[in-house]
Amino acid sequence: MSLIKELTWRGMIHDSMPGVEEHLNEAMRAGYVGVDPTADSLHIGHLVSIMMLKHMQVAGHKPIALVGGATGMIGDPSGKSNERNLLDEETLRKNQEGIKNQLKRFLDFDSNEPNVAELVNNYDWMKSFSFLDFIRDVGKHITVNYMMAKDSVKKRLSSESADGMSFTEFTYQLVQGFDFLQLYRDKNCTIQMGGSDQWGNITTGTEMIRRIDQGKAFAVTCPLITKADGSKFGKTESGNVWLDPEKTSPYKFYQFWLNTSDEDAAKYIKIFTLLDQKTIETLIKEHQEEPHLRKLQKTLAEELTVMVHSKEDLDNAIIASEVLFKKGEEALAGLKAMNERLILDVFEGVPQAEVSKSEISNGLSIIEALVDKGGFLKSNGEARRELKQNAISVNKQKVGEEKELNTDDLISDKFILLQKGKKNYYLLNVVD
RNA sequence: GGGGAGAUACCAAAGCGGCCAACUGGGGCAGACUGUAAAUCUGCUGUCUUCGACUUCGUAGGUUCGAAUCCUGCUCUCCCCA
Repeated sequence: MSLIKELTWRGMIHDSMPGVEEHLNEAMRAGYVGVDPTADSLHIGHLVSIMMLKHMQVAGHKPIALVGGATGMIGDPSGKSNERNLLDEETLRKNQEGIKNQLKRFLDFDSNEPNVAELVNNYDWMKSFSFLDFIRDVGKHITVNYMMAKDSVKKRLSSESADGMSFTEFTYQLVQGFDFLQLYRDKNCTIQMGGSDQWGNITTGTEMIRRIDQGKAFAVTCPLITKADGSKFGKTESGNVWLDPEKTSPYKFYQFWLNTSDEDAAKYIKIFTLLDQKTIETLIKEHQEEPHLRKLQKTLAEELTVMVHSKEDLDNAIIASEVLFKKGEEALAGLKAMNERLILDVFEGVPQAEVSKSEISNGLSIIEALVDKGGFLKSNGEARRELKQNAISVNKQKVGEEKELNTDDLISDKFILLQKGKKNYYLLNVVD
């Protein structure tokens, strides 16, 4: 199946220039997407771009990831808001390294195949480009009229925008356009891909290639990822979902995908996994018949966790999920199977408190543990109330007011897991 | 500057001498149901040594056997007229 057809059934094409398909069928082509090096890790908002590159490589074409060191310093006006922070070069290099390491999980950067992936940084060719040279060699060929016609610019010039747009931002499309020209010349790169908000910037590039080098290049954009409920994709209460396990634990990563709504899951599974059309269609059908099994979400979460992290991380995430969301014996068994590191990982961010081992071995009343020792609940009255309402669990087992903690309740010889209701966890850390 | 209204728990809003720890709605928390969803239903939502006691209704006093409720000073908010 051709690349364009592949991307089309996956719902990953928002717009494309006529003739791309033939162009791609003729020979091996090189295509690129830009990535902002604003952090030393990618987050799941970048995944669509990565998947587009991945599909390129799978289809036998050459993917190029362009780290926007230079463009990241300017800020894209088609984004919403304000001017962007300027990054210094040291941070830039560090971020670039982090990003490359993550891209390696998806793309082949090391083989001897002709379509091996490459990583470039536009800072490398922009940094020594003098202003004078730039306006003469690049600026000369693009009219301001052309630049002003872009939606991204128009929007910023209109009265809705309070801040106006700086000249720096205005030139953004020239810089991004020049990247394309540079890659066209240097690596015979003829395709640029990106989110649909990038269409204007990309076409400035194809325009430059046409006017300056009389070349032919193409733009392909994918729809911006949305969520059925209208909230922003890729964010949780605690912020971005990162690919870096230090920033977002594999468990949380797994959970993020598992919690996808039915509607979104069908869409996402096409975009974010490499499963073939038949498999996905079967899954969607099964899901419609038995939605409560949530096969789509499970498959989505599993595929992505393995792809971004590892099989082992997935297994741990599943164990952890069982502990947190199953009841009774099953959960207890899972809890016992968790090692110290996994426990700390899963319960990262839940309130913790320390108690001495002697207090536990002497027997500690549940009320005292919740209020005086743990400080998890405000008052004894509240603790009593919750206990009466059957809301308190110790190690996933519901307990009553008469419960006393003792050494039998220790997990990994170190923890006691207290819980109010389904979602509120408290970890008692037992120290000598 | 003159006149009027008001200040109640997380928010909104009842109560106007004892039956008020304070109606009701929202929010929050929990329980049931469920798909770690949505909806729905139920309970809880001042503190404590919890079948009882204690401290709360802007703030400080006063009247009274008894005050969120009546009186006085103070602080703040809103409205109307200049």
